[in-house]
Amino acid sequence: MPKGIPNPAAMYGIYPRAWGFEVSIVRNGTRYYKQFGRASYGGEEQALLQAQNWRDGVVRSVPPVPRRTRAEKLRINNTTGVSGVFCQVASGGRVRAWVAKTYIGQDEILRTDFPVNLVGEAAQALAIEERERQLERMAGLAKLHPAEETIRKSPPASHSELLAPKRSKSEIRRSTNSSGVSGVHFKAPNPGHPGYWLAITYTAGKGSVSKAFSIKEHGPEKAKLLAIEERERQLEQKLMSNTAPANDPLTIPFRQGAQQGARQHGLATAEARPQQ
DNA sequence: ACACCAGTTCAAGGTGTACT
DNA sequence: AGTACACCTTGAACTGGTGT
Repeated sequence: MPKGIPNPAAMYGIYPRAWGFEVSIVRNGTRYYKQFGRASYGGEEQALLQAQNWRDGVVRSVPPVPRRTRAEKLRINNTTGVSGVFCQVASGGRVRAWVAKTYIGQDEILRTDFPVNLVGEAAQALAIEERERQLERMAGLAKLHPAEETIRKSPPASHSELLAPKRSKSEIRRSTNSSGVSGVHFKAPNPGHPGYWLAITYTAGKGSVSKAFSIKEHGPEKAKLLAIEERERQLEQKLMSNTAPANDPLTIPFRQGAQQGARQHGLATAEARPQQ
């Protein structure tokens, strides 16, 4: 979509990314921003659904400024100190008239002239009063996007049952993963070593548990299969340990220090910040 | 790869001003 | 009063850089 041309309603404020979708909405100089990765939400469809749901929430909770407020804001090229009020200068620098002008809509632009030769010194004050009256006819909120009002006035969608919960990091398989299963890796300590498959699961605050399956002992296919099964067991243990910590004698505690460089960041961290 | 951030470009809405 | 046009402001849409 070219710049300046609104997105279709469904994609208002939503921008496709290589890895999912971004939502970016600006209100009164504040940008509301959040990301929705395919990997974190289990696919393209879910990521988009979550993005739309979050966007709709922002649109409903942060309405645009009233048109009147926007019209009353002084611009840098204003010369009179009152927006919409200006004077017409005749040749020679003499003020011919004071004018109040207000844009109500494409088909309705209000304008009243107060010629100085008719109303005298009061022309400016009369123009300011007239501008005030004109502004009273300016109703509604600033128009931002064709879909904005529809979304804001629609009731919050109750399709929460359609929204998958965000996946934990342990459920996300990275593109660099060599096994096809997150948390399962092939390791070969040195060139002469036949290698082994390792199942490893990290739990925040508790470090990692891991178990190795030697290719020398099991063969390559079975070692990998056993590692995948072990990984599933580890994930079950992780879920259970949220309520009751369990110690599996078959697993070895992984040195937590080796993991401390791991970043604590997640997708879809929402925030609003002022734009410069 | 993902998360975060910020700059740029563009169109629309609106104002200011000049001219008739 | 009507018209026209230049210009400004705002925010959507787009883009790319940097950190983790």
